[in-house]
Amino acid sequence: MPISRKVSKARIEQDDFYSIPIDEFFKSAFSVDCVIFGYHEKELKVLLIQRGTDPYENFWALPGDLVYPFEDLDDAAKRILNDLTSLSDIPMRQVHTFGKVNRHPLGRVITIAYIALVELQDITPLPSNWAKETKWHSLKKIPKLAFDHKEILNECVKELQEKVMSEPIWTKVLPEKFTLTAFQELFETILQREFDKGNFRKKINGVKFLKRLDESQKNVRHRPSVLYKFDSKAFQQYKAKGFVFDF
Amino acid sequence: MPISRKVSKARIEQDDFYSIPIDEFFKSAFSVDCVIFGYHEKELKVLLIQRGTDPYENFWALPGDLVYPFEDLDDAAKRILNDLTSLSDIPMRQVHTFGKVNRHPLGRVITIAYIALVELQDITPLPSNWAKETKWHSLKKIPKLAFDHKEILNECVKELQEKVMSEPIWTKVLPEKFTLTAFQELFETILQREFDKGNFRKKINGVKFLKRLDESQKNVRHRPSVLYKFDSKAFQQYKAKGFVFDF
DNA sequence: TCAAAAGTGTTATAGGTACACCCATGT
DNA sequence: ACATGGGTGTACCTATAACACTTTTGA
Repeated sequence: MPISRKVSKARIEQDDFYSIPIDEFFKSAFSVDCVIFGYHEKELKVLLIQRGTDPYENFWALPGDLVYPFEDLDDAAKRILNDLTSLSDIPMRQVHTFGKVNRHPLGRVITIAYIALVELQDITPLPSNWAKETKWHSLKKIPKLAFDHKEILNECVKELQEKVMSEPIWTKVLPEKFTLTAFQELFETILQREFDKGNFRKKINGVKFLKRLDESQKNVRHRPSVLYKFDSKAFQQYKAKGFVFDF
Repeated sequence: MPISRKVSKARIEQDDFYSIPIDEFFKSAFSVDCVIFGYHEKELKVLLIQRGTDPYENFWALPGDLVYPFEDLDDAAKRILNDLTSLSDIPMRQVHTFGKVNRHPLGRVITIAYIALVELQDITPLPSNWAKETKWHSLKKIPKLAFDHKEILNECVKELQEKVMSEPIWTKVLPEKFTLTAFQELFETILQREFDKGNFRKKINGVKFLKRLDESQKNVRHRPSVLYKFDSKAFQQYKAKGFVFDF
């Protein structure tokens, strides 16, 4: 869809905006920064890139990019994820927009932060055109980050902890058929607390969108665990009523 | 702080960005739209303006404006609130950023939505340079709105309902000394449900940041109600522990 | 038969729900 | 004395936490 920029500016100029020429308003850019959390066996990590260009050359940073003029914000987030991981079916969730005037040394750039949660093991991070290196970092050992990315990361960790209680953001991290122990460990890792096995299972059994299957683990050297699967249709009804886990 | 635009563009151009000239990225603008909720005696309203210029001339819309090149997002939200209501000490909370490519007919403009909650009675909405008229609208009778403002409003209502449980966003809506009945009615109105008086009070009394005073209502034709006040210092400790009301 | 993890059952306590009832004031 | 809302108490029931115990498998 072509934008008639001339018409637009002529019209908006009528408003005058305290005498700042309208052109000054149309010199900004926006970027999307992605906080991609990777989970595998009780370990939670985040994907960082090492910047290959100024500003902040060689600093570690969140993967992000300017949004194309014809690109929706959500699409930009998906593109960045896909560039780095080749994953394309992961829902990304918008968290917050950071817009301090001086946050970017090269101009007025506000950035919209997104989060995603993926299975660490499935992914070999790809090099990208803006990154020297791409690497998983434990959340306990985060290096100094470029821009205001430390602040963004902190916000996003909080948001991950909240979202995991109310949205099935965790489905891409577990196999289609999973054990309740794996499910419990996932929540314990993200929320940084422990649950009593028995009480945790009681709660799960009260929730209809986690369906017990007639199938068990095989070749384990202990009593095989019954497998469960996520029923997204059943979940919709829960969501409509404002469901949140109450662990 | 002056920005060296020339340097910035020269540098970023090295990255090439799939051969789209960097200038194209710096032709966007962003706006802030404010959803100002007004509460008074069991009534929840929202402040809308009637647009005085194209696009969407004469349509009702959320008050909003482009963000100045040297203005922080939060400050822009405060400015808009202040223009319309003369209020300046109301905290505004960022909710979500809306960025569909075609959402603004005159160019690429993404908008960041903010909410605030104010006492309806205190305010005579002021005319502003972008509004023909400014008026409180009941949430039950919202006219057709400009742009994607209906979607924004819906999101913000949900967010108001969530935020009121975890943040003292309601303090500006009650007098400094208030009755528990007034407090209960406020929550009932915002959350659209009713509470049992006795049980509601038991919960309040378990919460230390709502302090009972040695003072009562005067000149009421029924048993005078004891007054309470909000202790923001005590609240900080609750907040640090992730407090939310569990009504 | 042993180790390891799955899975179930029990009990004491806390907290929620739904009421009924009493209280203080102005008219 | 009565209307009006403020304020309290109780009894039932359900949810929760902490813990012990039983079960099933491979080695």
